Amino acid sequence: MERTIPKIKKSRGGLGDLRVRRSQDGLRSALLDLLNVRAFEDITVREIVDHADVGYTTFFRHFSSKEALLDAVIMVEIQRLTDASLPIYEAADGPGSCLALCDYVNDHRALWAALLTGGAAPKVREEMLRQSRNVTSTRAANTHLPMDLGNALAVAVILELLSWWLRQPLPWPADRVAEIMYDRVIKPAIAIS
Amino acid sequence: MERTIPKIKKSRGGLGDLRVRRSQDGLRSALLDLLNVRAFEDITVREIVDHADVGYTTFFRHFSSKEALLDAVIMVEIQRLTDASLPIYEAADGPGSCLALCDYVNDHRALWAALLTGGAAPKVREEMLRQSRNVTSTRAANTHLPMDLGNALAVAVILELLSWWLRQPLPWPADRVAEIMYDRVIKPAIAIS
Amino acid sequence: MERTIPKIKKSRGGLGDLRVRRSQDGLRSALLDLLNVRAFEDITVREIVDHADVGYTTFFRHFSSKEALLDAVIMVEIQRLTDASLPIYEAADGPGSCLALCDYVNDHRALWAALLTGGAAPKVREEMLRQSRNVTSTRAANTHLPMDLGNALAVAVILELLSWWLRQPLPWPADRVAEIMYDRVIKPAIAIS
Amino acid sequence: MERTIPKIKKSRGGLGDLRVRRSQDGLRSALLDLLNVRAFEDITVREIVDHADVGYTTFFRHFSSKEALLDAVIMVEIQRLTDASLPIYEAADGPGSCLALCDYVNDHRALWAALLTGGAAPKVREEMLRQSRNVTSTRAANTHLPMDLGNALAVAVILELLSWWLRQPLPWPADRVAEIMYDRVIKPAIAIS
DNA sequence: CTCTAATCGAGACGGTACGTCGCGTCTTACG
DNA sequence: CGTAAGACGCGACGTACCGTCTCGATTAGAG
Repeated sequence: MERTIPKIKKSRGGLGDLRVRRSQDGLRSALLDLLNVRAFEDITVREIVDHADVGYTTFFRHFSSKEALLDAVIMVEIQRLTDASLPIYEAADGPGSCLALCDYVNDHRALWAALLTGGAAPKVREEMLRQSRNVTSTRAANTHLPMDLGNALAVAVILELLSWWLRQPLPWPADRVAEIMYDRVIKPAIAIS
Repeated sequence: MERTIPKIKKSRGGLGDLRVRRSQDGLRSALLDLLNVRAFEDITVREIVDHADVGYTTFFRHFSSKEALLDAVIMVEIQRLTDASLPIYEAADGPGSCLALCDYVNDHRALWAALLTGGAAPKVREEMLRQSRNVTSTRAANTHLPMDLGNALAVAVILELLSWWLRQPLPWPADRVAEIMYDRVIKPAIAIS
Repeated sequence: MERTIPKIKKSRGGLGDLRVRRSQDGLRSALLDLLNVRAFEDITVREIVDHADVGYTTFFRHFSSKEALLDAVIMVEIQRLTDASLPIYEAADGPGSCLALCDYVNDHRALWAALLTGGAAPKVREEMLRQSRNVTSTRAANTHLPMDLGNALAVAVILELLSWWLRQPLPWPADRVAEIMYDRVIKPAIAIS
Repeated sequence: MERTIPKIKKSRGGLGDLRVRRSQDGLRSALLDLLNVRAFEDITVREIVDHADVGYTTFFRHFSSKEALLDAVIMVEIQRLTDASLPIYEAADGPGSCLALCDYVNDHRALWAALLTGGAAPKVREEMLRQSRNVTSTRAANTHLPMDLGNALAVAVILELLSWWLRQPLPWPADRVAEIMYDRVIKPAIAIS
C-alpha cells in the first residue's frame, strides 16, 4: 500500500489521465504566477493550491513537497532555455548562442525575473550546472581550468548577468547583453592560458 | 514600553555589559560551529541557544531572528576578509590582493566552507556586494560596464571560485587559486574595451 | 484565508465530523479530569492535550484559549444542573427544586468540587447568572429588589453554600442543605417586603 | 544569605526606614491606581514599578510576587473597612453597622470597585472571611448553621451586594443598600430557626 | 454506454519551530 | 561597597506551515 503518486503513467493503456495533467499543469503555473509576486520561501502550499484551484491534498499526490514542485518547474524551464541556445556551452558559435540565450530570456522576462529572485535562484543555478555538465562532458580541458570549475564560473556569470539585466528599470537590448556574456563567459573559456 | 534590545551601547563611559557581550559572542560562534555541521536553514534557534548555553528568550533579546544573527555573523566575517585584502577591488596591486584574499580564506577553510554552503551563501553574496559598492564608489567607469554590474560579476566569480576551491577534497594551493582569480576578476575589470 | 475553526457544522449531510466531536469531547473531559487535581490557573494547555491524547495545535483549532474551553465546559455543566432543577428560580415548588439541585450536585461531587474551586468559580458564577437571567426575565418584581440584584444574591448564596458543602470532610445529607438553601434563597426572594 | 525582605524592621534604631516605607507605599498605591484601569491579572509587575517610579528589582525586595502585593493591599483595605464598621458581624447594633459599612464603601467607591472586579475579588473574599472568623470566634452557634457556613454566606452576600451597588450607573443611596444588607445578612443570622 | 477504479475536494489532525510575554533571579557597572 | 538597572533563564502561550490521513463524490476511459 505504497504512496500512489500518479506520475502521468499511462493508466489503463492510454496516455496520461486528463485530470492528472490538469492538476500538475495548474500547480506549475500557479507557482510561476506566485513567484512573480513574492519570493519562493514566502509562498505556502496553501496559496499554491488555492491559486491553482486544486485541493490541498492533491498537491501532495503529485509533488512530495513545495521544493519538489519548484524543482520540476525549474527543470522544465531550464530545459527550454537550453534548447533555445544549446551551443553556448560549446563555444562553437560564440556570440550567436549568447544572443539566442539572451533573446529567449528577453521574451520571458517575468518568468526569469521570478526564477532568479529569492530562494529559487540557487536551485536554478544547481539545475543549470547539472545540465551544463552533461553538455560539456565530451569536450574537455582545452583550457587550463578543471571542467567543473569552468562550468561553475560560466553558470555563475551567466546567471549574475541575467539577474542584473532583469533588475534594470530600463533594460538593455539583448544584443548588448549578449556581447558582455560573450566577453565574460565564452572568451575566457576558450582562452589558451 | 518598547522592547529592550541591548545593543552593546557604552552605558556611561565604560564598555558594554559583560553579559551582553558574552551572550552575543556566544551566539555568533555557536552559529558558526553549527554551520560546519549542517546548512543554515536546517539549524533551529533552539540548537543555537543550546550550543551557546544561553536561554531561548535571550536569543531574541539580541537578534530579531535567525536570519538577523546570520547577517551579523556574515557582516563581521566579510569585514575581516575585506580588511585582509582590501585593495582587490581597486586593482592597484592586482595579483597581490588576490593572493592575500585566498591566503586568508585558506587560513579559515572551515568557516568559509560553512558560509558558502546552503542558505548562507546568498547572504554572503549580498553583504559582499554591499561592501564592494562602498569601496568602488569613488573610482568608477574606467571600464565599459556599469559599476553595479561589474561589482556583481566580480563578487559572483570570486564566491563561485572560492566555493569550488573549498569543496575540493585535495585543495589547490592558494597562489594557484589567486592566479585564476586575477585572470577572471581583475583582468576583465581593467580591460580597455 | 480565514482561520478554520471547525464548529461542528454538519459537513456533507451527515452529523458533525466524528473527529471533531472526538477532539472536543476529549478536551472537555480532560479539563474536567485535571480540575480534580489542581486549580484551573495551574493547568497548562499542554497538560490538557496530553491527557486528551490530542495534538497541541488541535486544541486551538477548537478553542481559542484555555479560558474558552473552560467556558464551554461550564456552559454544558450548568445547563445540566439547570435542567435537573429548573424551577428553583421560579419558587413555584420551593423546597422541591432546591432538593433536586442538591441531589444533582451530590451525585457529581467531584465535578462540582472542581468547578467551585480556584479560578473556575468566577466563571461558574457568571454563567449561572447569565442563565438565571433568562429564566427570571418574564416574571419580575414581586419583590422589593431589582431583578439583577435578586439574581446575583441568589446565585452567590447558592454557590457559596454548595462550595461550603463540598468542602466538608463529612458531608451533610442533601436534604439538610436543600433546607438551608430554601431558607436563604427562596424564602427571601418571595418575601413581601 | 537568605533573601533580604526589608519588612519595616527598625534599621539603625529608629522606626521604619523612610525609603522602605516610601517604596512600599508607592507600590501599594500604584497597584490601586492600576486596578482602576484594568483587572489585576492583566497588570504586570513592570507596569506597577513604572507607575510607582521604583526599580524593577526593588519590587521583589518588598513583595515576593504580584499576588503578595495584592494581599498586602487588600489586608490593609479590609482592615480599614472593618475598623469603620466592626460590629456588623456581631449583629449587636444591626442596621447601624450596616450603614457604617455602606457609608465607608460609598466614600471610597473607586477603590472598592477596583477591589471587587476581576481577579482581586476572590482574594478580598478570602481575606474578609479570615477577618470575620476572628471576630465571630467568641460568640457562636446562636443559630442553626455552622459558624463557618454562616460567615461564608454573610461575606458572600455582602460582597455581592456591594459589587452590584458599585456597578450601577446611578448608584442607590447608602442607607437603602444598608437596609438590604440588614435584611439579607443580619436578619437571617439572628433568626432562631 | 456503462462500469470500475483512480483521482479529486474538503479539511481535521499531529508535529515542529517560531516569536512573544511575563515572572522572578542574579550579575554588573556605577555612584 | 551597596544598590538600582536591567540582562538572564524559564515556561507557557498562540501562530504558521507542513505533510498525513480519512471520507465521499466525481470522472475518465476501457470494454
